[in-house]
Amino acid sequence: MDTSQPPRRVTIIDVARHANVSTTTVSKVLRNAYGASPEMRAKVREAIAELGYRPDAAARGMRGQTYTIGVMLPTIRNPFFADILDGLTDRLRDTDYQILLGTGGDGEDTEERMTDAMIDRRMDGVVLIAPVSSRARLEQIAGLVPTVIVGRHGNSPLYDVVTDDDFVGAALVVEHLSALGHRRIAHIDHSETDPTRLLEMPNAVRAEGYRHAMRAHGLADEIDIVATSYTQEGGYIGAQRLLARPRRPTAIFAGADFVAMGVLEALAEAGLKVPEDISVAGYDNTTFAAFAPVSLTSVDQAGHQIGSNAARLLLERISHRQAPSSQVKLTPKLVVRGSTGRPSVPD
Amino acid sequence: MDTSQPPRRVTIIDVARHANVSTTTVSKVLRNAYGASPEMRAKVREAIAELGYRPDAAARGMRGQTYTIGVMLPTIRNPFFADILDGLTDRLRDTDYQILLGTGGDGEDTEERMTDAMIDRRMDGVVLIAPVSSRARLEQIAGLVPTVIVGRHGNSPLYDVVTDDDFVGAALVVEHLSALGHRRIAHIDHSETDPTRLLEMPNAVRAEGYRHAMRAHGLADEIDIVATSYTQEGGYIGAQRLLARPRRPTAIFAGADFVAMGVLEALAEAGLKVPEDISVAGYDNTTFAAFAPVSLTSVDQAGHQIGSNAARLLLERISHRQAPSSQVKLTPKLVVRGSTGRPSVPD
DNA sequence: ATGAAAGCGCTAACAA
DNA sequence: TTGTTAGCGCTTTCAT
Repeated sequence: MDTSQPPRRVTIIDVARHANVSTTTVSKVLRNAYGASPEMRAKVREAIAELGYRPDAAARGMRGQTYTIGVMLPTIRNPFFADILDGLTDRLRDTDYQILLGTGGDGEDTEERMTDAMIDRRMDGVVLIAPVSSRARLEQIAGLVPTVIVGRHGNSPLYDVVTDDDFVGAALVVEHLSALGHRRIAHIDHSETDPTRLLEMPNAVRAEGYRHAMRAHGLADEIDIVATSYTQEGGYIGAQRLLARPRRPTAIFAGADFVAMGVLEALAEAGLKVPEDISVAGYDNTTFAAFAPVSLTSVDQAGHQIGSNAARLLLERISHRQAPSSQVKLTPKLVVRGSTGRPSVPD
Repeated sequence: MDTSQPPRRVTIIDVARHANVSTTTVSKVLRNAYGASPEMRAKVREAIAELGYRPDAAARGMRGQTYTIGVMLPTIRNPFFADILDGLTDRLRDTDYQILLGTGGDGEDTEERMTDAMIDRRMDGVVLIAPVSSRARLEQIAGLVPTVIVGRHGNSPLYDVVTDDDFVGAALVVEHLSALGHRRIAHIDHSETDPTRLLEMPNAVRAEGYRHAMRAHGLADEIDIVATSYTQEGGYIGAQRLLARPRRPTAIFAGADFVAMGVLEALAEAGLKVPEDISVAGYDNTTFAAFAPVSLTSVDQAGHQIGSNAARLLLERISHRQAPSSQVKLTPKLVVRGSTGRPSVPD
């Protein structure tokens, strides 16, 4: 028979007793709140250290804050999200807030489960990265907990938004390719039909930026978008379709580095050389793009800055729930590498 | 002046009133606990649905469980961890448990902050992936919360362990390269000095497996380990050092696909062709290894299985805290791809 | 099978 | 400035 009791955790009462003060005083010290003399603070801190006390975040949450920030991302597979997370982490490192991550998958239902879970756990704020949920749902969440939306366009008075200018980013790619002499520049997009998402999701904005830039460069007739999905497989399939065109493109602009991976795979399979036979560009400037043997021209979104801005906005919103919402839009820049070059057969 | 109140959340009391039952009964229904008639259950469920009630996880945690599982991983940058996470997620999907992730970084201090945070939030259980903390610390954690350690060798009566046989995995690589005719097979390891970790960390076990296999194949004199770090940069630097050897290796076995990325980068820079001039093998069989233009021979650890086993063990431990601890060791398999071939200059 | 009441560890309102 | 006390929303005794 096992009689070993799981040792009871040290509570605020133990600390108060040990320091000969009230729990209120201990609580004030914990929160750096007003109303405790320096001597009291010292005594309490000593007791805390001696007893190895740690406040119970769940219990704190019952009355005050949980000191927990929830970050939802679609998947941990995309290394670009790691950059954003680093930015968030760096900005929150010296605060009392703790970041916990949750994956939202790519459906409204799985996102709902995750965001509900964060709310149920009384998180003090949430950062939602590229969420696919409806506007209404996002506003519902924002009504319940301070919320910052990252990587999804469209404003709301209820939440703050941090985006990178996807419209401009796509234009940068088209401009670059056009300057190299390309005319038949195709684009691989993530298939989307929902009207709100068609306006707000980054992929849709990139596609729109592509269209606009093509027209601006007198290439309206060459606009060629294949809508598959923002995955490696989507890129693979998309490239295969493009290669089957009677007049096949001389350059492929994939909506994400991930997608470009699939494109490169398909091209390798077809025996085509990059960039000699065909140019390829991606988006996100992930480590994969920078990897020398790949050397993918890509659009850099400064994920770290996106993250630190999101953290800043969230902290502001937590302290001023009713403040007007703000939108931060960052400017992307093109990173030219070896995967793009002049078209072999001039058009 | 903003008079809009944040709408009070529906509580168990509201549900009880709405259904004309006691809160106790509602609680029983929530937990599928014994002691509520079918009619009661139906009534309560109806009230829950009508009011859109969701139990407050933080409050539940005060007395019972939080239905939260914490998963700590060193970084979200390594795609291999995503496989493990998928395994965990799949196994927990149909339970009431919710997974929240935390990054532990690569230091004992940052891991401590993260694990403390999970404990403070009263998580029902934690899965620690490749933790670097001391044995004592791991056992301390396990004493406070049901714990499963993944990817770190060494048993403890206090926690369960899931590993893949790194010793065998390393041997598979050496065998393969040796069979191809290689003799000068070098290995890039993560530098480690702590004696416990030297026994328990996967990289150390892989290095040991490499040494053992080299000796077993009569290549004791060719054992050549460069200790840098398990990062892309570590691979890059390690490869540069190996290339500077008077008799340089004909094959490099990198301790992780990530490391192999750096190796390939260095080789490309040095103008060496893979596998014609030099063979390269990795570990983890990530999507990167499978990527056709890279086509990296690698060791598959079946991350999904690792994850689902970890979830299973954790659920068992949560329901039987005092049960003897168990260790699951999975067997790796080699995936041969284009990055390994016969040495050009026979030894 | 059902319900009343205590209490988990903390913070906020109030008193001294 | 300091302490006392009443909850936060649940689950868990313990009656009935």
